[in-house]
Amino acid sequence: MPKFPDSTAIRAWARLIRAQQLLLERVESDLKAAGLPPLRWYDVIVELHRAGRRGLRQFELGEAVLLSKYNVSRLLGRLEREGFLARHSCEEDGRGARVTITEKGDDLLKRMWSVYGAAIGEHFSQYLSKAELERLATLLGRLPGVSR
Amino acid sequence: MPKFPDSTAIRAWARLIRAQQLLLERVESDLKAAGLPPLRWYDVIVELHRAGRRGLRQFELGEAVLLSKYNVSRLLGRLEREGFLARHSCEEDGRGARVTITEKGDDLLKRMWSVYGAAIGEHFSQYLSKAELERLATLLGRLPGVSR
DNA sequence: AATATTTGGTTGCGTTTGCAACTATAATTA
DNA sequence: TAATTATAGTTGCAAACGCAACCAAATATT
Repeated sequence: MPKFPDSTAIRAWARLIRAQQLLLERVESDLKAAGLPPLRWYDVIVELHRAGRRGLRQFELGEAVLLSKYNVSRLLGRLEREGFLARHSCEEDGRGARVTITEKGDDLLKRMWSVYGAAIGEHFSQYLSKAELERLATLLGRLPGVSR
Repeated sequence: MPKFPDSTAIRAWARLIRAQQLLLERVESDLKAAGLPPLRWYDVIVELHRAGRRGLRQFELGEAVLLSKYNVSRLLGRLEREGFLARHSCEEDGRGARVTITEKGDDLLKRMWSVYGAAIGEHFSQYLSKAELERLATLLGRLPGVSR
């Protein structure tokens, strides 16, 4: 049974929450300033890009990006409407859909990454050395579900 | 000029984002399961509690919990409607409001902390030693705006 | 002092989110 | 094989959020 957090734990927790909130806000703001869609869109298309021609089932996508199925459903609707991905009905499972990235999606991926990557550098990684980044990643990897 | 993130930086970034998403989801879920309001409510009332009898101006609250002014305005509306805080018109600034916590708010604070604290222990701090928690807090504290 | 600018706070509107209910297919059990 | 249960995905509704426009008081400018 885990013990109730002491002041050290609370301090670490507070910083984790706050860091993430600040960072996301800054990165989203950079994307918006560049006329690009929100981070969530990037998460989805980068997964699809990695998945290649075979694409992904919607529920796999949902697990990968930590989104509930109804949110996946609607987010994909928007992305599809804009032409960044395609939904195919699935042969091996009559209920399911298979989702693949389009050329236009690949292009968006590139354009987003140039801004997103720069934002990570500017707001995050420039403040830590390589060794520190590695330590941070190791620490966070100890939490269940973080490293996949 | 910050350099574009290398694979080490990206890895640390990805884990930070993912950790926070997983943790918040789990904690929120615990709160909901206990019939309690969302974390944001806790953030607000804990700030008010700390502020004591004098309370806080709305914009101060907004800075403390990283919420835009219109979101503060409406969140406080909900909390006020439920009786967890009171808004007084401000003497030293005729535009402003001053917000203080109520008894009922203090009570909610206690009830939420018993669940919230336990959730931090269960989902987060039990996986790291005290030294590791300190290291994590130190690393995150290097990012601008995180330690206040 | 009159005017312009900034700041604190609220609100209307469109978009996004969460929940619960729903359809349809697949897998399980009898 | 018929009946049950579980899984994939969608959708209606209500609550929450982002944006831009707004009001009112304070501060700065002339």
